[in-house]
Amino acid sequence: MPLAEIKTKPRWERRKDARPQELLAAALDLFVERGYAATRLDDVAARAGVSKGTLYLYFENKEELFKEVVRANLVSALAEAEEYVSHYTGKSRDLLRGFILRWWKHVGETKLSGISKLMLAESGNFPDVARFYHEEVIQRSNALIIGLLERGIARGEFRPIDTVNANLVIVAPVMMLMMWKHSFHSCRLEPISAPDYLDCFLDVLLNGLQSTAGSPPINQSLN
Amino acid sequence: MPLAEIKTKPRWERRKDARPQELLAAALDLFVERGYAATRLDDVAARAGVSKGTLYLYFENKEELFKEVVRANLVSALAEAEEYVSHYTGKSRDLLRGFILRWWKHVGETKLSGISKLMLAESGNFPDVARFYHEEVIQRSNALIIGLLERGIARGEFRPIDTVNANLVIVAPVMMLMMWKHSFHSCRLEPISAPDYLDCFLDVLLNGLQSTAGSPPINQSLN
DNA sequence: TATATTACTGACCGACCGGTTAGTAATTCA
DNA sequence: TGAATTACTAACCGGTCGGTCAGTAATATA
Repeated sequence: MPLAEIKTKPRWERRKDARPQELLAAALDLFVERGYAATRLDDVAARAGVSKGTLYLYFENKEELFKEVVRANLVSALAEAEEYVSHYTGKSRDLLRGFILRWWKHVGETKLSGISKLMLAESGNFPDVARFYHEEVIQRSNALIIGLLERGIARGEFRPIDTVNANLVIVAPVMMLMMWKHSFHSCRLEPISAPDYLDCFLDVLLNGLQSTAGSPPINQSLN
Repeated sequence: MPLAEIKTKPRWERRKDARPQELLAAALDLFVERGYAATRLDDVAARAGVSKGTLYLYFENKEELFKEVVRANLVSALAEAEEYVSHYTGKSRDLLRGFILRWWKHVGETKLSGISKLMLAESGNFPDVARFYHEEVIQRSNALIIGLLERGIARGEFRPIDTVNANLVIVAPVMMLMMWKHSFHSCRLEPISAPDYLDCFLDVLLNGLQSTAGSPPINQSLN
């Protein structure tokens, strides 16, 4: 047994090409599970089947590793979304619905939602990472949704609402659902049904947005 | 100068009664600024003007300190909110609006919003704290809002919507606003105007909820 | 098969932080 | 005013983790 193994199995292999991908995959898993600060590079390396020293051969430091994870996953997904929206020709109502459901399918219900949650949670403690994420992800997705709302207003399908604030109103419930998925799983909660929740949200939202609906915009101040 | 000071100023004072309050205040500040894990008890003690050892005279450990902060601030605020809602006699529309604006005023725009953000962000890494917070804060506030929606439906003021999901739809934008306040302040963003945002949200929400509005609830699945 | 190259290991460093405790000095009280 | 009490300090401990590097073993080359 040991004899045979010694012949066939070296203690480790040289796999220069495969390592980075495997390390990125392991890093994504652990960042999502534990957050940025609480993820130990020893563990990332171990999950990828190498030692910590190897990780430092391929990535400069923890921050660069994280940025690569974001680039390889979220930034590329965002590019696809931009493609989808810019080529859509139907009703704005359906475009908005389609956009949100696709967003949920590609990010929300996958591990990637954990990255969004992580950034919202920890950006305050890591200003450099925050700036990177804000520029590469948040600004681009905001522009996308605002453009979508403007399209609806221009075509007379949506009421002439404040698009910057409405953007946040739209983003919030989806973000909330993502956060929830990753926040209180230690308590034994029956998980929220994403389809039901999104239906409920879209129902309220599209009723509230559509230009044929009852009352004009309310403008009551906070005092 | 040194002579006089030596006479009048002891190196430290015994102030058994005042310490706990001062430590709680310092802890609240730092938990909000840095989050749970990143807050060092050395710093909490220093901000309260004592040494770390003193902190341990009044609080068992970090977790108990945090729980006391939550009890002294959020749990008490929640009790007031329950009082407000249970005594309200007017229209459900105004009650919901009033509740959200009060929530923003007493929690959202104060430091306390930082605690909500912190829990959403870090509960995954601290299951015991998560359970405590879920039982003492989240469950109670959920019950409050769901009750409020049921009141509106029972009185024919709101459409018969799914109250559990609608609760989340309502909570999400306020939580979002709280998170935003504490998340990307390292980037130079013009801060969101809370009154404008809440108006925009309430506008969409109340239009979407009211029973006189156009279309019936949509029920389209995710596939 | 001998030599050169390099992907990879694992022990180590130093800073950090929650929690402990021996000792000190402010206060109390007889 | 002197002794007893105790609120408070500061040095310390053990475990953790990002990052480093001298050495080793798998592969390439000839």
